Amino acid sequence: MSNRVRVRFAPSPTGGLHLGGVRTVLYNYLFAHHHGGEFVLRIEDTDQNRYVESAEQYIVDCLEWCGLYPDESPQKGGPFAPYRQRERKHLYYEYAQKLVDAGYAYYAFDTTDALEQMRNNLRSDTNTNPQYDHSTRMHMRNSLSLSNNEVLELLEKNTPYVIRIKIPENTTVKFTDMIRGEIHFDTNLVDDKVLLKADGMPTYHLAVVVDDYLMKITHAFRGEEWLPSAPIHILLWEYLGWKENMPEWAHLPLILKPDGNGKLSKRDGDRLGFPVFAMNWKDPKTGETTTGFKEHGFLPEAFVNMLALLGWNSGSEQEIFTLDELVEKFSIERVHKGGAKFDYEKAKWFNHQYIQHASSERLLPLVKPYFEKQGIDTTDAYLAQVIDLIKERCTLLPDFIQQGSFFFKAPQEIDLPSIQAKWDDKKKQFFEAWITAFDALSDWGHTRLEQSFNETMEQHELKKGDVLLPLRIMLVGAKYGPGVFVIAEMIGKTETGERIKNVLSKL
RNA sequence: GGCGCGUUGGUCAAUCGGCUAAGACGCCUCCCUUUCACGGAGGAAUGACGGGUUCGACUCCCGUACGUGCUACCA
Repeated sequence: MSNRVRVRFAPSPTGGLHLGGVRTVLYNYLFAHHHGGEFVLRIEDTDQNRYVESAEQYIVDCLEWCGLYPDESPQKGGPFAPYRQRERKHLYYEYAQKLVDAGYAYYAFDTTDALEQMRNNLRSDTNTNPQYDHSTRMHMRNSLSLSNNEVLELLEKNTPYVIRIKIPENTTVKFTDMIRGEIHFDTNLVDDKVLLKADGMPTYHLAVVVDDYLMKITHAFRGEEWLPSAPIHILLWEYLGWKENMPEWAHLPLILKPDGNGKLSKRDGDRLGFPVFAMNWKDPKTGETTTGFKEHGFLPEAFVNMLALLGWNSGSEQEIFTLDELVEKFSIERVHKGGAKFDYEKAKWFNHQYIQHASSERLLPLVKPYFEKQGIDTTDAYLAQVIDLIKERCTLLPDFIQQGSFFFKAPQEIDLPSIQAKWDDKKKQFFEAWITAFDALSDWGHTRLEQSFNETMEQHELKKGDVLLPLRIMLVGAKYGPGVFVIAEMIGKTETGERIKNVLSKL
């Protein structure tokens, strides 16, 4: 089938993978799978200066963590390989040349100094950003302003040059965006963007069009920040003679910072104390590490679910979706037009939901490393029981340590003041008596334990309100945790006795 | 500055001309639990502004304001 849906995520390997990037991946993935199509990962490594070696593998790792596997990629290969633009370098020149030959593009020999000079000369209050466009191009050194012989000579002398698109005058470029509807641009306001750089690499503008065409991409999703350059791409599709094959466009709304306005950046995360990248990213140049959602203790399914709802909704009241459900229900038309402020509290709520409803089997491998790091040695069976007991209290994975370490070792800190507030000899005698009483018990189940506790309590003419909380503090160290007799059952008779005696000695 | 895009509670958002404007997060109160949490019940809180069109406008149109994005041989 020739009209099979094909989409692509095309990041440039320059650093960590931003939340918004993951959402773009997600929408691509959902759209592709919804339509039974293919999802391609293409690496746009056309910028030699910003290229970061480890970034590509990092991106692949992030997608893997999220469970958003591409059908074709540099790693996996595919019918349109290679999927790295550096490895496709030889392809672009031909198309740039074709455009020049057809009069849709031209050589430009201007140095960066000349460019800057032009901008400085023309800059004014009413034109704060002079462009290389129809109004200025004839004053610059290019194959439009120079004679054929001059151009030939410059070329022969290997003068560095770029190829620029020649934007037509007095034309309106129109296209229909799947999210925003019809959008149009006046070409007089569009500049002659560089297509092929002096180093022979294409710019994004040329590469995205050539590769989308060559890779038979049918739908192109990208962030809203690309909207202003859309007319360049539309014109290129036209000039290259591929108009009928142009993908449908969808410009996704931005993800904004929670306070104030503006695009969410990694700086905002640092400043406000939440992750922005999917996974920890260590910049090989600066050695600086930026934390990720994974390492903060997010479950990938929660992360993905949260992202799906940031800019899209199903129209129903459902908020928790499996990936399969998202695939089934996703539609690009229901993507919001306006940007969404990122709300970390809501993100945590999603994670809490997923932890609460996850099985101990699912959680065990995720939680175990945290305990191992604490030097806690345990069995999977015991840890699994602990997980089931405390998971509803855990929002992020590290919370399991906070909520569960007393199951493995006596609390380091004990909230003595809370016991001492209403402490007397009568209660002390009760606890001593109860230790003796439960010591004789053969059944150490929590039901039997509670029964024994109640019996001793009545004998001492005490009420639950008098001794239940002190017992909890003795075992847990503070006022939190699951049922206190269940805790006693879990840690065992000896440990229970020791913890009580220990606290008794301190009162 | 120019151009593009956007604008429903603090945040995410439903609504495709009938609204007494859903739901969720967060916040507050209460119940459950003599802990914490979960769960349950309730509460405060919303259509930027001004004009049209219409019997009727949050919904359609036009302005204005505000926000945001772009304006590189970066993506």
